[in-house]
Amino acid sequence: MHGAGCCPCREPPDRDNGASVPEPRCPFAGVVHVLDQDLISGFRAALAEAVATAFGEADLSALDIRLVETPNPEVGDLGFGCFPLAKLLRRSPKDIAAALAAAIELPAPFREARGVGPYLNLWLDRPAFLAALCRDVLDGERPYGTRPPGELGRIVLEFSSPNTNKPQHLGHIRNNVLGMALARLLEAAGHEVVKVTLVNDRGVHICKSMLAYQRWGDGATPESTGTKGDHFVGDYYVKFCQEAAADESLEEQAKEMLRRWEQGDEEVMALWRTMNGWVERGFDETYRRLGVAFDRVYHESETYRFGRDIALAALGQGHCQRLPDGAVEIDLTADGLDKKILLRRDGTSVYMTQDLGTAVRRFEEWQPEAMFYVVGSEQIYHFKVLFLVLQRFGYAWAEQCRHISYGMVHLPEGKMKSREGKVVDADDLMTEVEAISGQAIREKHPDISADELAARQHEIALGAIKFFLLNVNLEKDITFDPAASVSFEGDTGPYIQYAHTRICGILRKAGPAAGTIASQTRRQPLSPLPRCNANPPHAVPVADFAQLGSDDEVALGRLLMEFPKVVAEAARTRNPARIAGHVLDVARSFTTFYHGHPVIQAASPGLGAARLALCRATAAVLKQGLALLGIEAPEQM
RNA sequence: GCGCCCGUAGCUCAGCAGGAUAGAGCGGCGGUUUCCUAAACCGCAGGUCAGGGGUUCGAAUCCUCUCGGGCGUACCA
Repeated sequence: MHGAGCCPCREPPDRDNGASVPEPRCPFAGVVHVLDQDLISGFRAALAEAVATAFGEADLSALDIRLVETPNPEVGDLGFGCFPLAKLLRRSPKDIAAALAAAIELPAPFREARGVGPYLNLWLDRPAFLAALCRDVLDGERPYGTRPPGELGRIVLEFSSPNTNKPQHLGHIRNNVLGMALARLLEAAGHEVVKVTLVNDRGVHICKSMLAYQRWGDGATPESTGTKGDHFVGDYYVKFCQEAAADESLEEQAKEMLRRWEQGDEEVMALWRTMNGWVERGFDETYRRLGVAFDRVYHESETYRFGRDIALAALGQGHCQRLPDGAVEIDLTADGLDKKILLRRDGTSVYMTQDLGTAVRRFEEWQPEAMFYVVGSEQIYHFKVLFLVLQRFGYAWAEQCRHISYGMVHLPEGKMKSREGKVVDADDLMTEVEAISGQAIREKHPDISADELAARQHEIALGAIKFFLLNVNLEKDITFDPAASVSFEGDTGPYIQYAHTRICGILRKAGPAAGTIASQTRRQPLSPLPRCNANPPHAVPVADFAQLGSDDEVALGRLLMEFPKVVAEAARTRNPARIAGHVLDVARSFTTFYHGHPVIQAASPGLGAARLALCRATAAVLKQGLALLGIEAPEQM
């Protein structure tokens, strides 16, 4: 029951126990030139004419036109609810839908419109629709669903920000995985993203590991004990906490060591450098396995002094007050927050101080359009204060800062507690899930090479772990379910990967050129029927989209069509779960199609070739969607 | 006390800039393999969307109150 300060940092102490800022520029401000948009603009024009014909002139420019999925294919392929028109035209939506159905003249690839209750439902020329879709996905100028890089502003994205006194656990994995996914997502939306982290490498918690090592380490090293550096150091942290429960003087000794550290005591500094080196090398290994990388690594040991200077300068400018005991405080009560200490009475820095320094340095270094912090929801208040203090200090860019908060990960039996070793260790989890996937692979491929097995089991295991964490909305806490997190069935990463491998299997069998789209058909939006054919080289059947158009194929096509919109929306709301859900829908829709419709053995070569194009388009979306989540799409499982 | 978040099927979660009978997965029950990998597919059962008020033609979705749960409210991080 030693107070809360056992491990101070970006990651909150191991205890016992915003949003109105202006958005950065809209990630999809420009026209997304894909089928989805073509359909809407085509429909909008036709709608305007039909309204004029049936009801006289009306201004529809403010109307947000959305074409929605119908409850079932019998009532149409897409639906338009006439509710917003009802107000404008002062008629019932039902009457409007009926009148418009009679008056509207739709462009390709629409085929027909009918009033179904308050909805104006649309039937597609399915072959034309699917052909145009495949062309968009397979023959676009850039990866489907992404915007040109650098089209939008630069964003500095902080995530991970570990303590160097212990190894990372499942909670850190959620942070790391979210950070990487957000980086990919923002990049896909056209931002330039600078991935940064802040290593919390100084403070009393670090000294605790050091003290324990000094007393009980006996000269051991990670090498001599064959222990990964971060685990090695973490063991001494746990040791300290155990011993401190019986010996109260240890806490005081840790504080004394911190004072010596701040004075630059050579012996302490040397030990600190050695032990931090061990930890960081251990982290590098974990990051490598997780697929995490940074463009710039900040260390708190470098930035905390800078924060102190900023606080003192602000004091000089009257932004804060010096208390009688010498501490420096800022009063935020006028803005509905509390008072906040920025420098302790002994002049040392607190958590807030170093974050001020880090933020200012970071902004000067990158001149970004926005700075995002991926940090757990328990620090919402901290960031509220941080941003407000920056603003008070005159940094106008403070309003471009955003805390991307997310819920905690806890165990079925409660919170994870590093001090008590009650954690799901990151490295252990990866190893365990890899073993499980490896076993499944060996059953299917007894003769697989060791290298191939290692690569595949890793991709699948990480797919399972990452998807498990990303398929939940940010704000929700996650209860770690050991069985569900290592499961490869149902709504999981491997389920999606599997769908992808099935397509790869078909494409392998069909040959390299099968299902590709000839480039001469590029982008003549909705040109009448599919001159869009499979690539000519020898003997590859020409895709005959005219034979395509089952309910399953259209349902799949509609999901593929929505992908760019989903990417933009996910980036705008900074919500990787949106991508996860959609990719899952695509995978499910594909497997349904796949089971009901033979591709290679299709009724005719032309139909088979058209289905191959659809398969290829699906694979592209699955792979791209998974990539945004930081998940690999293996070709075989 | 005050602030923020969460409360949807037995379990884990989608859906929430209001709109067509509330969707998945797991678990349960019943089917599918001479056919492109069954890590799959199909079907059945299962919900007064925590509860009360309100706004609206229409509310799981917006407002308000209540009840549960979590987090925060340090000269810890």
